[in-house]
Amino acid sequence: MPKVQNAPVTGDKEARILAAAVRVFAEHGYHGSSMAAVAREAGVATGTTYLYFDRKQDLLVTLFQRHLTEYMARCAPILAAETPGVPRLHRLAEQHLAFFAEDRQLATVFQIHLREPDPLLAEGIRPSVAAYFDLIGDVIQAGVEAGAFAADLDVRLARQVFFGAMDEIVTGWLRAKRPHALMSALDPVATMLAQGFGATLPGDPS
Amino acid sequence: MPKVQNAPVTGDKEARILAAAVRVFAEHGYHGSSMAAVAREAGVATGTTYLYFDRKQDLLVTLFQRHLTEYMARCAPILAAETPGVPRLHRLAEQHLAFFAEDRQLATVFQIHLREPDPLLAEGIRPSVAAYFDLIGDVIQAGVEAGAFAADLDVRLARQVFFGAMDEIVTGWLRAKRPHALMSALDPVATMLAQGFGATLPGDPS
DNA sequence: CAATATTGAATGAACGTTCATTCATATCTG
DNA sequence: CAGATATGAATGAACGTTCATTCAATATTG
Repeated sequence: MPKVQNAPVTGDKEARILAAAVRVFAEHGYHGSSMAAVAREAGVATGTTYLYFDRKQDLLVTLFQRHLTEYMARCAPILAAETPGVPRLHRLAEQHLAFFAEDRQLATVFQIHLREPDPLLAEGIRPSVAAYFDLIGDVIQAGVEAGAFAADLDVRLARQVFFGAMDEIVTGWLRAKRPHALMSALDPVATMLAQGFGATLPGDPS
Repeated sequence: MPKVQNAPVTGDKEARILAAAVRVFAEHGYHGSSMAAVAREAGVATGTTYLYFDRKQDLLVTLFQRHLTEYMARCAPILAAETPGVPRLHRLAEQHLAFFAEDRQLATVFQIHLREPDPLLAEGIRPSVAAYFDLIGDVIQAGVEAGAFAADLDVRLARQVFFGAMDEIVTGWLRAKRPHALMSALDPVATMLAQGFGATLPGDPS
């Protein structure tokens, strides 16, 4: 009676469901995606998703936390190895853009849903975002202390300008119908920001 | 093609409904707000909203278009009257911040929903946003042509940096629990951006 | 070793709620 | 009175979530 059947894809289901969620959310948005659609994309029954995630929101929050945590872990050593000031700022911008450039669907989900007003979502997402903001702040602060940026620079504001600029560049890249290379913005934007922060750039006689 | 407006020329009902929508959307978000809730807030029956707006989306789109159009109309002459370069850029930043500072709820709706993935919303909103981006681009371009900004400035990129920075500052202001004065960011951010665009600022010896 | 019992991951139909939209009816207005 | 305007209960579809059931794999027993 028990027939040797091919194992029904043993790979861990949780990862499959999360990956499916990225694809479905990216295409239809969070509110436009049903749990049934995510399950179907993952090749899993609707109810199975609830064995791994208690609520729909957990899908999005977990997704977000996993990827951002991994990104931050990857960033930290790279940044620390770089000279404070312009080089380190440039590296940070590079990491930011590269992260989104390497997965367009994930980028869509991040850009679309960072601002969801749902309190449960915001609650799960805020700490991760705050950690990234701290990282940015540290990079700028180090530049100030090294004398590479203006001594009276408002680090809080500079941090917002940095993130806002990068964020808008990524959003513009996603919006564009004729997709250009995201990384091509790196050098000009890093220069522009560094200059805005009061860096004296090479080739600037003084 | 989305039909966006539907207006029996009548008393102030339409305006009341739109104003109510701002309040309700600001508090619960677009998806978290029911038509019944908007109607109740407006002191109107559910069905009445459908005499003025064919779809729920039209509420958000109309809202957005009305306010942005009025904002742009207010901006244009003010900017034209200002010297190209740093002063005009400063004025633009001032207008941007002031617009949001004067209506926190409207700001919330704008910040939350600019990125809605819903195609019908995006379609209604995009042209207005594009017009504003053009305005920003014009201001920067004028600065370049007047020799106030770097001659080789990438105007497209500068535009994104400008908008992204302003946008993030407004978002941060909304996120903050201890609400500070939004306008206090004006001078430092305008200076920072102008410097980033290659402006030679007064007090800069060379 | 075979027969039987147990397990729990997986399933997907069903449930209950929410909500945009409609429409039959009522009220106003000129 | 007639046409326009307003009403809010009714409708029906969509969707998150639940749960009784299945069944392959594993453990137990004789």
